[in-house]
Amino acid sequence: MRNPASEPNPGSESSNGGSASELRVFVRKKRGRKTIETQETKYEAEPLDQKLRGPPEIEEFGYKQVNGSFQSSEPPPNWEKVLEGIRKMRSTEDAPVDTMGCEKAGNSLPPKERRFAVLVSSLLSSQTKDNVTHGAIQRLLQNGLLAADTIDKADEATIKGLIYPVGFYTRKAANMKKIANICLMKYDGDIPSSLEELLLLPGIGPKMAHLVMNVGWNNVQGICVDTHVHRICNRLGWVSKSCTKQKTSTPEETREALQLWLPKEEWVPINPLLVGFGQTVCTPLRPNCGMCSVSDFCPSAFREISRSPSKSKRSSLSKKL
DNA sequence: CTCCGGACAA
DNA sequence: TTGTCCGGAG
Repeated sequence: MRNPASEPNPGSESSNGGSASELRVFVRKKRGRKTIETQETKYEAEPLDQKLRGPPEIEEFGYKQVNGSFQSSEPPPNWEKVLEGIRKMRSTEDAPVDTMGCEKAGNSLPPKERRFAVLVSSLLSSQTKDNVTHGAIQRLLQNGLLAADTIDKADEATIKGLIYPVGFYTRKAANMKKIANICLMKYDGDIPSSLEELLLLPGIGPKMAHLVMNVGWNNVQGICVDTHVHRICNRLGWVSKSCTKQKTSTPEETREALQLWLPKEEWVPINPLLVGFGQTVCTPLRPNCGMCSVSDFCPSAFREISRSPSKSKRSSLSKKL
């Protein structure tokens, strides 16, 4: 039943420190046309046949097929210790994090307006420092341009001016107009309530779509994976492409792999935790393994890979031109 | 100068 | 898979 390749699990005797009867159950639910895969943690062992006799739309599986290859659904050894260690580091460190800067945006607004503010905040916040995003949101709010109907009517240049200097403000201004129009036409000024529909909005990709589901709808459909989560999970050996040890190559692959074993109650907190950790300790370039309290558990610790020199050569060359 | 970063087109 | 968009920080 279990993936045989993942069966050897050295040092797993204490991997579930505490509840000995904990059982992780993977279920595939059908909702209308969609199939949603979720992971549920049971704290009391339950006969499997009882589960199988449940609603016919729920089926159990111990492994999942992704891109034609089997991925392990076994949690990596010591993941709880690692997570706890990172939490401790984060409680003393101070990172500029604040990934949920968008949740502040208009949390005094009525639900529909608040959700729209969350969507716009998410759009603006990508590749943008939080205080810059916040300023842009404030200016939009002051000008009454934080709702679908008003943005739809507003001039794109006006929006562009208000959101400056948010990163990629030109494209984002255009996307805001399109999004506002779509929300007005199709959703009565509200935002889409499903992941699939959010992904259809221009400028909204997987990372922001999950963020909006989490914060806007309080509906956790998946883990919000950004480059920090992607990088750190790979360094820790928490995710892999198949039963091989290959790193995942995209944040989406990381999300799929991580969701196979990470308990759902960690799906939301993992993002701010790892983002902060990634900004202070586990940085993309020259990670500070010396001050990392979980380096003993990290297969990548003290193994910095130097940047390819070709890039800097090319840069200094282009400087001459 | 170099680095950082989601979405998306090529 | 790579480059592009766009600023700001270091």
